[in-house]
Amino acid sequence: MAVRMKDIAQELGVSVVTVSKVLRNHSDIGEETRQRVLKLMKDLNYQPNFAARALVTGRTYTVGLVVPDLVHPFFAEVAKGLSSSLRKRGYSLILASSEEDPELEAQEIGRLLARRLDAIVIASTQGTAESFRRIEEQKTPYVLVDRRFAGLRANFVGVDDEAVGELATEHLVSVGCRRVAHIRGPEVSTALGRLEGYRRALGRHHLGPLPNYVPAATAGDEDSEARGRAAMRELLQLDPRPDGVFCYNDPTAMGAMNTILGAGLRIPEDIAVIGCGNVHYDPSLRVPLSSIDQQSAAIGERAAKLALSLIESKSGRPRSVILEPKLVARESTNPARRA
Amino acid sequence: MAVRMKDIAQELGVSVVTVSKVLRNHSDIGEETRQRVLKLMKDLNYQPNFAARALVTGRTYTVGLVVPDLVHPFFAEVAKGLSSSLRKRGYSLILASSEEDPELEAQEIGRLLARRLDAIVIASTQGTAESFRRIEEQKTPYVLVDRRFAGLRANFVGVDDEAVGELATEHLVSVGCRRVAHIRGPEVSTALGRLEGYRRALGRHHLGPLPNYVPAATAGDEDSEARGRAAMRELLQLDPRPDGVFCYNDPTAMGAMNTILGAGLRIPEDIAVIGCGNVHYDPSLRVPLSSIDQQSAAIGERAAKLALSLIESKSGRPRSVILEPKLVARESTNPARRA
DNA sequence: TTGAAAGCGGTACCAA
DNA sequence: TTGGTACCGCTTTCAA
Repeated sequence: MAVRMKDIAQELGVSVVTVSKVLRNHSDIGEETRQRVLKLMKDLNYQPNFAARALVTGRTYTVGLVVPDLVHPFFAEVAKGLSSSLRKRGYSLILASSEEDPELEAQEIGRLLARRLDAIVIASTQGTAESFRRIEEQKTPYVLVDRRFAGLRANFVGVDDEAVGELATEHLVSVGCRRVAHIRGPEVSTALGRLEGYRRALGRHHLGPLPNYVPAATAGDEDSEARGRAAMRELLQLDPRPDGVFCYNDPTAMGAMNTILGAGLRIPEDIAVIGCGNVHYDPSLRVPLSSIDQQSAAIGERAAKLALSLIESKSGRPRSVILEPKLVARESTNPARRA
Repeated sequence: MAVRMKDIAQELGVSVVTVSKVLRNHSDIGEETRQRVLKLMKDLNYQPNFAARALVTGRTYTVGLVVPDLVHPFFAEVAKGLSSSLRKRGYSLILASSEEDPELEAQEIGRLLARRLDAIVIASTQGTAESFRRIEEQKTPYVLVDRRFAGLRANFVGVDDEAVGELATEHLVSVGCRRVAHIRGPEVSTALGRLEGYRRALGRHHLGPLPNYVPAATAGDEDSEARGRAAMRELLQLDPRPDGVFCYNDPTAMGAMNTILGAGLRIPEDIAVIGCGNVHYDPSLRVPLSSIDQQSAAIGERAAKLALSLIESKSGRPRSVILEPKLVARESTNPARRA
């Protein structure tokens, strides 16, 4: 059906080897032969067979990406950045979604491993580092993004989460908040880092710790927005009530905002709110949301770069690329409307 | 490195063929042999080599998806639905983004074709049906989602766009709007269908057509939100000013809403707004946005189903799966606040 | 500069 | 029920 090297070789009266060499522009081919082969390849629209090539070279020119949830804008942006960087280098991206389920994630990783991808990028929803041991056994290079694991010396690309927490908390304090609450995320490195940053910033200003100002994380991974609503309801019971809230991420902040407004309170006059992620619809929310930019696209690009370098040279110890978060202030923390 | 059939065969003193047959549970294998082989496969954690298998069977167990923009929630949801349906059937998903660029889209399709995927799903940003001819030449089954093409008899999964336009417009009329404008999308089937539905509904109520109530589409594919802002500014110049706006999609509606509110007008009191897409953050927007649900997840699932059926039996004429849109009313068209 | 032969890891066919 | 052999399309090695 499809055009093969053999067809080109026969047509031209040369050998398959010659054609193959032209394709990968080997030096030892006569200029005239090379031109004839190239021309016929064009004319016949020859496409090399990836499977055949992969079988002999062991390289698939494919990178896998496992994310907890594609619809979450953060992961969508990472995927976009990754895909566009890989494309430029001739690689394709296989996408797998773990749907926030560690079991499923392990399965998907197994499947990608079976496909002998050249590298795998993972935003893990895993509790332990177990499944990564399996990847290491297979010697497939992998890069963790966003979330990392204690005791696992792996390649990593992400933002400095403690800096996120500090930046957000500092900002709330700087616009006049004195009772800053935090709606934390689940037991993963990102959430823990942001919590730590929050505590540190609060301590620096002698404004904490405050009892009950960090509602406990829920076990079941309910969706972030629902989580934000529920946690905010708890916070509104407190006396004195918080006058600022730093939310684990933007969906959580959306939930918290809806609860605050639903209770008849004003943002930022009564309670200032800041999230994390700086998703593109933040400016259009009921109150335009201040947020910490996580550099999601950059994370994707850097992850691609790192993955490619691992593919080229399987050497060296694990590297970490830590990006600096950036504050993006909007109405939800506008100091002019506070005071 | 990795365990091969040969290793298993040697270890057990059987032939490679026997092992292969066990793997695909062929009937003609002795029960005892089968068990021994299976056990060793487990113990050695044998993973078949996809490339080798693909080379001989011609099947890659991989489906491609080409979208204009992964970050757009609609496409993210389609991708999610598609990926989860495919996974259940043992297929993987290769993702390519065209970044709204027809040229890039054609390139990406070419690349997927070169990889000999079993099927390709495309949300096209193409102006013409040209690149699909190429796919047809290669006999790779493909499914169009969301957008379709005049004169191209292809498999398609999407929503009934004229129904979208009618539903949205009818709703605006039903909440009391009498001067209904439409911010249209680019020259693609979805936008044209919605426009047609809008006109038809308006005609039915003898409320249109209204001169200048449908600002011309822009050529350059600026981002939807900017487009919404710009078009809305035009509409606000009109006298009489519209009292309802149906926007091509939700990002456009976000832009339009921001312009309306920025001009000191109220939604829905002065102008009611409805979008299309029913993206998950609609309820949290500055004014919770009424929208037409496009069934994005269902589109992904149905596309997967259709693609798989095409793979199984390459026969039959193209099929179209047309889903019915659903109205989701929120504050931006709340009749109680109009009147 | 060119090409013959071997082999990558499987599957299909047919004979034993 | 089992396995020998050929072959999928390409790359690698080495000799011509």
